[in-house]
Amino acid sequence: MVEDQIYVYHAEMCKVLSHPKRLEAINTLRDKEMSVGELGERLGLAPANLSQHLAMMRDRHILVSRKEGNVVYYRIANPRILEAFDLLREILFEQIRQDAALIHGRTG
Amino acid sequence: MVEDQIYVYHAEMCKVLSHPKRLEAINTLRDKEMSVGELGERLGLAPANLSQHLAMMRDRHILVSRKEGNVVYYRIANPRILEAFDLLREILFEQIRQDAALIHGRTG
DNA sequence: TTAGTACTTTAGCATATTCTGAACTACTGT
DNA sequence: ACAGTAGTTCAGAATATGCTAAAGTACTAA
Repeated sequence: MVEDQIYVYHAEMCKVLSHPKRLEAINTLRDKEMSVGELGERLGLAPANLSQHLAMMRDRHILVSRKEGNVVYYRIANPRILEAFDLLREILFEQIRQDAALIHGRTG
Repeated sequence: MVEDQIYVYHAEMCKVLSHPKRLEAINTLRDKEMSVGELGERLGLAPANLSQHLAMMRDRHILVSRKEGNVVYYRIANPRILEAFDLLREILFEQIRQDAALIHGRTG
């Protein structure tokens, strides 16, 4: 089925978003581009490792890159990805609040 | 940092959403509960395998279950998950349309 | 209590993901 | 041309994930 293929594609996108450092990279690039070097310092990742994460996100059209001299800058390709990022984070916070309320004996 | 822990939690949630059959299960349970047996037929999954996927989603509070006799029914725990599901799918369709337009030489 | 149904759990294998260090490419400045 | 910097790619080892078959649990019905 063609429908199956959509689930596969959807799942692949979620897989890209399923690593804490990739999420942190997306959030860091929210409103500005940044060089690989600076991003590496902020995220505390080795160049090789970060480069792999970035390539993965570029392949999925989550990020785009631009080269200037021998510095490569990455930025968000589609700002709507940030909507998805923010929505899921909001749902998460809501759940954490509810779990905390349960632990502390509140009824919500 | 506490901030790091949020990325880890966010990533774990995305990881749960990063399997086509789990996404299909969520979409199938969109507006109704369903027994494990019926869900298994619809998704074409072996009972043991489906049970593992369902347990994973229940652990993350994406689904909740209810037992009646020896039949177990699952349903969506938090309908907001469907908002996230639908938003990402919409972004995906948009990207697919853009990619297709590129291939067919349109400028969009 | 015995047999059957519905589902879950466990164990183990196959595959995929992540990270590291080393080699490589592309560019800069001398 | 040479050395240095920025980033990428490759090879591998460690770990995680997904699936299957088999065993286990909980309930139903005879």
